Amino acid sequence: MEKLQEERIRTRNIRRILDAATEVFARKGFDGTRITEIAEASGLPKANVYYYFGSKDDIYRAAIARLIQGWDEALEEIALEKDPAEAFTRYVTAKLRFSQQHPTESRLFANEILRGAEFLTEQERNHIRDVTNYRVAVIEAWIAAGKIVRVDARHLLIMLWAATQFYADFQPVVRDALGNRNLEPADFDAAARCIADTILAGLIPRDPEPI
Amino acid sequence: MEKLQEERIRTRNIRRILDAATEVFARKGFDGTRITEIAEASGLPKANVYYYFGSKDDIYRAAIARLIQGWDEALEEIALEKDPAEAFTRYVTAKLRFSQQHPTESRLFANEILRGAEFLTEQERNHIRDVTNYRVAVIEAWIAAGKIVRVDARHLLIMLWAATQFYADFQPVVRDALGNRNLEPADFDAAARCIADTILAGLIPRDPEPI
DNA sequence: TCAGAAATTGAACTTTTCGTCAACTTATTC
DNA sequence: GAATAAGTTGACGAAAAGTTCAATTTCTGA
Repeated sequence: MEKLQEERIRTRNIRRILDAATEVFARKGFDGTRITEIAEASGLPKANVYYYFGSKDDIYRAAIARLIQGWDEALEEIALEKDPAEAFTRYVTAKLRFSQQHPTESRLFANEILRGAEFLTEQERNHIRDVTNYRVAVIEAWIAAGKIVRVDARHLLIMLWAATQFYADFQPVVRDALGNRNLEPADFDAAARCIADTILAGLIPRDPEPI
Repeated sequence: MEKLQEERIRTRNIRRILDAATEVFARKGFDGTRITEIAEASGLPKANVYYYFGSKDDIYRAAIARLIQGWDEALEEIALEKDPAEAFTRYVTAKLRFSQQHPTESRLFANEILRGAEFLTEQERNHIRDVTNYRVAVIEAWIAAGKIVRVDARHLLIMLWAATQFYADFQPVVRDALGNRNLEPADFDAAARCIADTILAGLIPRDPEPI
């Protein structure tokens, strides 16, 4: 078997399996997921899934690893060494766009955290920490420079993350809160505006302190 | 069997089972939960659990129903017909306190939403909607009265809910973001202050518009 | 104290599902 | 085009977990 072709079949099937697995794991959780369902969703017979992955755990781990990778790439476009107002706006907008375009991955991640993040490797968690620490440093530099008001940088980041994550993970609640209809791109725009405007208004120093 | 005593045994055992079930469901999700584990956690043999509940579904439904009830009671202490600043601060503080004291219930709810809220009854969802609508009306009244700046009330509520919910449901992430230690009450205080201060600063009108 | 209701429980039954395997087909290399 | 490697797949075994049952004990009202 020629290398390239071999890789093509392998790669394609593994991708199919992980796509299907991500969707099912996100919807039903680890224990709720049946290998049969992954197999059906990927268009392969169950035994073929086991040809590529040794166990359900293996599939799950691989899906999580791929998720982190994609997540990261999506967030890399956000450079925080800019004007705070623009940076926060872009951050919120990008995160909501990711939530909108990849709700499945986002929910899979949420599921994994609810499980206690048991399957995240030390490396993956370190990576998340590093990304956070970098942003904390940036925010604290902004505070030191007087560009934004004094604020707990870590809790601020958590607040931003939470506000954006919510739209992907808790769609049934969001739908109900907005009036029981499907979420449109306009809703994500409105959310981005509301979050960015409200938080920014609180962060930008107001020189003449009123009352 | 005397009525009161009978009720006492029933009530006590049902409570034991639901307490245990809530804990296990929250930690492992619906499909990850084993009846045996609920039985062990509640100190009753498995067959006895089935004496009180017909099926796993029944136990889950009952746990969710009880959760909504408790949730509501916790939120009722928050009367929004007050000064906006005080109301929002109290809301955030109360919600974080609830997250802190009942992380299990909170995670169970999150789990249920991630599953697509399939087990929430129409009645329960209507109730959530009503509560939201009431608050939306209050916020819009405040806007009309010029007490806070113009803002999308529904997205504002979602943002508040999201920010507070996050601390209960995503503790592993919060821990990592705060520096890999267990969460202390002081962390919840800091979170409450950060959320309330930042959002309030953005909501309270500044009379002389700077720049 | 006794009859009947409520509660308890070990053991078995049934279904589901993970994972395996051996036979078979397709692809690749020489 | 033969040999070997890669990929496919239906059927099955073993284990796990939900649910039932019948026998027994405890409780309650009269």
